[in-house]
Amino acid sequence: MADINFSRTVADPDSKGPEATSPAARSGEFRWDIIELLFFAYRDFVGDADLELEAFGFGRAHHRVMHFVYRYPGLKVADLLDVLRITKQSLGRVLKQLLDEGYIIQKTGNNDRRQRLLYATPKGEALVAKLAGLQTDRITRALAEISPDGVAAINQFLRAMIDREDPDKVLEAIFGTGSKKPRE
Amino acid sequence: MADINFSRTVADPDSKGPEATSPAARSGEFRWDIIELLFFAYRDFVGDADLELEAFGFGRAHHRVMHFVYRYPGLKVADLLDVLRITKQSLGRVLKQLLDEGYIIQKTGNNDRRQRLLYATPKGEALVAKLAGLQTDRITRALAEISPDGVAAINQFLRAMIDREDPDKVLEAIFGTGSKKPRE
DNA sequence: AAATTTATGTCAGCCATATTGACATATCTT
DNA sequence: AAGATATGTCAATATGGCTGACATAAATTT
Repeated sequence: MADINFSRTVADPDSKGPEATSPAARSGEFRWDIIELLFFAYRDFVGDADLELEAFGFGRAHHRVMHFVYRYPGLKVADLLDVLRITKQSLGRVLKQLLDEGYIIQKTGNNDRRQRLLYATPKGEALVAKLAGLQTDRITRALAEISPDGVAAINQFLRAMIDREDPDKVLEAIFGTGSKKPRE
Repeated sequence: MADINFSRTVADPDSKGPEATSPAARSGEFRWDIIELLFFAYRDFVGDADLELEAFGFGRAHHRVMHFVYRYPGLKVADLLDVLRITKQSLGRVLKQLLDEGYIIQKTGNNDRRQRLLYATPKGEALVAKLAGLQTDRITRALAEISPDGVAAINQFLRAMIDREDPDKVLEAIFGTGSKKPRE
């Protein structure tokens, strides 16, 4: 496997003593292998979409918005803010572009007329599908040689890497902790 | 497992016909589950370090530079540019800060005196260790319930997600394709 | 009915991180 | 000596974050 994973003793960053350090830092054992694999895997994973997005004059932010609006139709602006962890002002700029260019439409909420529920237009759906296609191809290739048990382990690992306290609406849907259904 | 993973037919983004679409887009089958898990897992994974970095007045860019300089001592500026996929100018600003504040030192290359080989100082090593500790803790927690075979599958998956054509110096070390050793 | 809270939008300005292009210097290679 | 390479730096620009303040409409509470 050629794992690059060895320990090395280093000084405490703040000279505050060991109480400020994590279990790993105290033991001197780090998962350099996974840390670096995650960096490179994510870099290349989002790189696929980045290339395509240039042709549309969009950036990563547009992709993230389009993705979640398509996947969770009727998402509120506030939900999107929770998921993306950005401010209203940052989202506003990107969302306005997507609305103006016809990738997303807003509908006034039925119960609460203050809400602007977000939906992807066919044009928006097509963009999401194109980008998700590229990413799915990479995932499919990566999973091709892995057993069903292995795929289950990968799923379990990725889920366990996610913070569970204070989950947003989308995470509740993914983890099935609430009663929300993801679509339809 | 509560996987949210279903297909749905969408229009072609560019109306260019099916030849422009990926296998996944043509089949209408997407790995929404993995796509979203990767998004959230990476968001929370880097979030750990982001919080710490604020206290140092640094950003994500500083972390990436520190990490690779520490892990691959004697890295050249050009190597770092390949790994981080940013421009010399962007790197320059961040690197200058890290040099000025004593997290990194430069040594002139022995064979080629044009080169500035980069090394982490003890102060720099301590910062890297602190951040890697947080991330290692998360990884350790996530791997805790997973069998050795499962961990191997996770490793294999992450490696397979990475582009192998035109690997940079660090990737050669990780994959062992060249004769380079990662440290010392 | 009035007051308060909530959901959203917007304005002005700031910061970090990225970009391109041009150019300078030192050093190595031919 | 000429050319290529490794690095550094200047100027200008773009994107995508941020904070704080404020406005509107609609829902909720008092």
